[in-house]
Amino acid sequence: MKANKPTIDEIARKLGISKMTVSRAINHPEKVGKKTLERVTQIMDEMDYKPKLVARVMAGSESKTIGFFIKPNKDFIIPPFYGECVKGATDWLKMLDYSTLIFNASEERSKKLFVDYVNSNLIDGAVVFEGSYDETLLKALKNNNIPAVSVGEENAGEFDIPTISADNYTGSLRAVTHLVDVGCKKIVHITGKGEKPSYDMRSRGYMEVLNKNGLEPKIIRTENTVEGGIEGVDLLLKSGVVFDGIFCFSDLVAWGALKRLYNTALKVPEDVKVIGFDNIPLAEYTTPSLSTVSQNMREMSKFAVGMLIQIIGGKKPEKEHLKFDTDLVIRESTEKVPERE
Amino acid sequence: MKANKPTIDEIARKLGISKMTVSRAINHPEKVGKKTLERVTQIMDEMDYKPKLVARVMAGSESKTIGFFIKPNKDFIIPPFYGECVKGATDWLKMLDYSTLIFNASEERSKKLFVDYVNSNLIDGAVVFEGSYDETLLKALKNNNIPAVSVGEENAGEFDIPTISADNYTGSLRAVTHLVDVGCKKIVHITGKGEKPSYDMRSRGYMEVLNKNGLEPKIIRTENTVEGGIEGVDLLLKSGVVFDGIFCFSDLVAWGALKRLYNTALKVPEDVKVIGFDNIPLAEYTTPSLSTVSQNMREMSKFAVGMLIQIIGGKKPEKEHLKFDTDLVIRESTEKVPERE
DNA sequence: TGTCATAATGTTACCGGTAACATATTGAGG
DNA sequence: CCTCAATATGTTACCGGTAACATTATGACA
Repeated sequence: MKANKPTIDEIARKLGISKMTVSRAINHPEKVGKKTLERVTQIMDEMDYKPKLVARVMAGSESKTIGFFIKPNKDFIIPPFYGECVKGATDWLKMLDYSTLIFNASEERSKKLFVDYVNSNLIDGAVVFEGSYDETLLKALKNNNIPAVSVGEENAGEFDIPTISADNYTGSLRAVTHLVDVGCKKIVHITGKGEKPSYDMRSRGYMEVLNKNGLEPKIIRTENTVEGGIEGVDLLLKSGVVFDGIFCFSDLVAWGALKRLYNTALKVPEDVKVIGFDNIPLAEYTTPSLSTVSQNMREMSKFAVGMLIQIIGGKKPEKEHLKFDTDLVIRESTEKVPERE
Repeated sequence: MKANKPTIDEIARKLGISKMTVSRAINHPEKVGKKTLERVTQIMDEMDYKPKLVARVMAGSESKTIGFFIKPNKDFIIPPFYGECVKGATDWLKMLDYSTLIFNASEERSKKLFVDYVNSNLIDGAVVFEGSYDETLLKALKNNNIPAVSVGEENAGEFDIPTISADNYTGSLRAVTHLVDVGCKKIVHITGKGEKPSYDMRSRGYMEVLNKNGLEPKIIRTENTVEGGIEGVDLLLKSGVVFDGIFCFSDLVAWGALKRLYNTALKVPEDVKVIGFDNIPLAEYTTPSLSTVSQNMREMSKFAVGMLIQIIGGKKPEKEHLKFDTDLVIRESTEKVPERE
């Protein structure tokens, strides 16, 4: 039943030549006689021969594969922000003739598999995303001398790997300034629990703008998920705080905020304006559609991947912490009032 | 700079024993003297030794890894439906001590990588999801005798691999009957372009209910994405067709439909009721929240994985095409009118 | 104390490729 | 027709583990 996979030896034997010639026909065809090359090619085809990757890698070949570490959240195996980054990176890696492989940063088994792969040279480097690094993981990367770059967070704490991120501070300046511009006087900020540079930076931008405009700040902390947004607005409503603008840490949170506001007397954007951060594809699909600060995930990850390839190649990259500029994207949730037909 | 990874030989040499004893200490500790075992364990720890996976696999060990093939769509690297399946499968595989690895069915490189992995015994089997199989892929699976099961589609066309899916026909009966029950008289069906058994089955259920109730059917075909839902309603509006209920092929499409309806005079659920299919996590978060037919992705994928492990173990599974029952989930889009505070 | 089953360890060969070096073949130019 | 460089092919060793078989150490019991 099981078709045994042919080996290079069988191919060689069938042709009455040495397996080295076959190997060369595959990897350095120019070093093989034209006639032999043809015969080899044909019989490899016939027998559906494929060299075993493991044998190749064991013999010292590069695997040309990059691993991505991503931490799922409650609703997404690959949260939209990372998804965009992966798309960008994959597209770029394809041009460099690299494959990509995604690992689940929340699963012990997956983490272990990754370390095994690296250890076996099945993976040449890693891209770890904002939120996906914990101590175990980064320690493993370090101990195994695995080239790695981080995307989405401004620094990687105690681990000195290069980081590529949006400029969160100026991004939040843009967002909150926009809210002020469209007339908000009581702006609330919903951000995440815990300690992340991005939480900190975006809060800082928020505080800055509010101070400059003599407005009273109010920060709510929930999970960075749709549910977190729902919960955030819920807390606001219950606390009786009056507000006419919400700056959410992420589009997911903003989505939750919109969702919760929908079932109240407060209309968006008439009574409350909501703005998010990231510009994930779904931001277009919320009701009303979501204004946000756009991170250029594609560009960021493209850059990150380029850097990673350089490190793998042995070069030290110059810039260790790179910040990309952001764009304000205005949609219905802060300005345009949808026209009802 | 580069810390060379220690090999089993180095460990053995350092202890003055044969590497076989070290290998045994790792894989069959009970066959090694207590004292030796301790010494080996300690020095492995000290030197941070990890056996190379490739060497192991080449020597014939199982890799205990399952590959998942998933076809991204425009908005999601892993569409929500598959995401839920992956979660369910991964949880279950974890118990069986298997790792999971996700491959992108739309990327040639990723497909090639998968085939290489299988060919090298780095992967023991595959779960291919509805929509992810194309000819190239399934041919590769077949040619390499890779155990595979399909999840989400009622049959895999010309390829005879076991399939696990929802019972699409009875599921759609439930959905459309519900629309009738809540008073809809002009029910439209938005489904996908092309030829998939699930398209067909759900359409059939739709026709069945409409015929039984003497209603006029109307089928619109667009992409199975949020955008497709938007486009579908757009077409309806432009064509001047009157409708008071929409049965969408998937929750994503239904989401798009809701989105498009939001900016019209037609209110959901007062004027138009909308129902989807799948019950992805996001269905709770649309505005209004989405009624749908729930597929039990967790159970389905758990079952699929069990079957796959059996096939890998050499057993032929009895049931080749298994259908799981569905549940109607009623939310705001078909019944409850949200209370405005 | 000698014997023999059992536990502990060692030896050999192999998994399937590739690099480095060695040898054989070809053919152009004298 | 011979020589020598270039081209084509072959040989050997190694990557880092594991299974199967071989050998040696241990110790319970007669």
